[in-house]
Amino acid sequence: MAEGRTTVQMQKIMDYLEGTHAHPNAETIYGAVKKEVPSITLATVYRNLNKLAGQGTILKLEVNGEFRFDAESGLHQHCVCRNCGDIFDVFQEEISEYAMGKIKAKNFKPSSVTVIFYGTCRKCGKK
Amino acid sequence: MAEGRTTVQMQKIMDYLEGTHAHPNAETIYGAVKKEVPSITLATVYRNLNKLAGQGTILKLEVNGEFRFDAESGLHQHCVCRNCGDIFDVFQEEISEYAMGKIKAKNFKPSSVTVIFYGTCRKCGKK
DNA sequence: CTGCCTGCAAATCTTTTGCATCCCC
DNA sequence: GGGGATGCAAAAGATTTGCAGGCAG
Repeated sequence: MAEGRTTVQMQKIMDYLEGTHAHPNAETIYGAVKKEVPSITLATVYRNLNKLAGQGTILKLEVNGEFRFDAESGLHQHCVCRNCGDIFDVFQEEISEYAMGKIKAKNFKPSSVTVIFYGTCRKCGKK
Repeated sequence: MAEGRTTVQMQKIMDYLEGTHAHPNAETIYGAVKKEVPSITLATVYRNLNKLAGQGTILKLEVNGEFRFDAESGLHQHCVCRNCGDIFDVFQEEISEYAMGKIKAKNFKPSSVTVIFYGTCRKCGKK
């Protein structure tokens, strides 16, 4: 899975990410993993997240001024609530595929697409 | 165009943004506008950019850990070079329209889409 | 053993905010 | 004149980095 050395820290970070769909930020991941590996630091969390993202093992999103991480690395899209900031996954490959198939930009060779829908989630919509 | 008071600062910021397609960040805009309004500060640049983005007059993008701004507020898509970070506009409404038409997410009411293609720009591709 | 990884602390960078002053309407 | 906008400085966040010691292979 991951290149380089196998460490408890990275293992626990992956475990946590694979068990959530909340697209947590580094701070949240840190808080969760710290319960199992009390000695871990935020710096280590960042280093591991960046390594994993660099390998393509996890996704690194950029929303509301911070990075969010997602263990779901397959082709999918995201919905971001403008009110509470929550992020939801959407699995409709055809959307990304259509975009990749249609795009024609001279002077640019696309290799992947990111599709993010902004709107209101149910919880916020009914307030 | 913009609500609120008319100030030279905001005017120059808009002028600069309308004259470029480079999707500059706040620092770059600051450097450019400072040549015409030497007294301006980065804080004012940020305040104006955020106001303009809030009104929908300009676009606020999030790329490579920083915000980038775009005076082109119409429906369009972006291409980001993974190598040099440059951003290019693409005008293919059908891509965004297709996405908005297809997406079905329960518990979420989408109101807009952001489509970003990642890849390699010509300049970096031929290195 | 040897080098990668960690913990800790400090440094960076970007963006925001409090406050007094200024100036547009 | 009154309130929004600015300039300045400091604060606040988020992420990165230098370094010395620790542990996996």
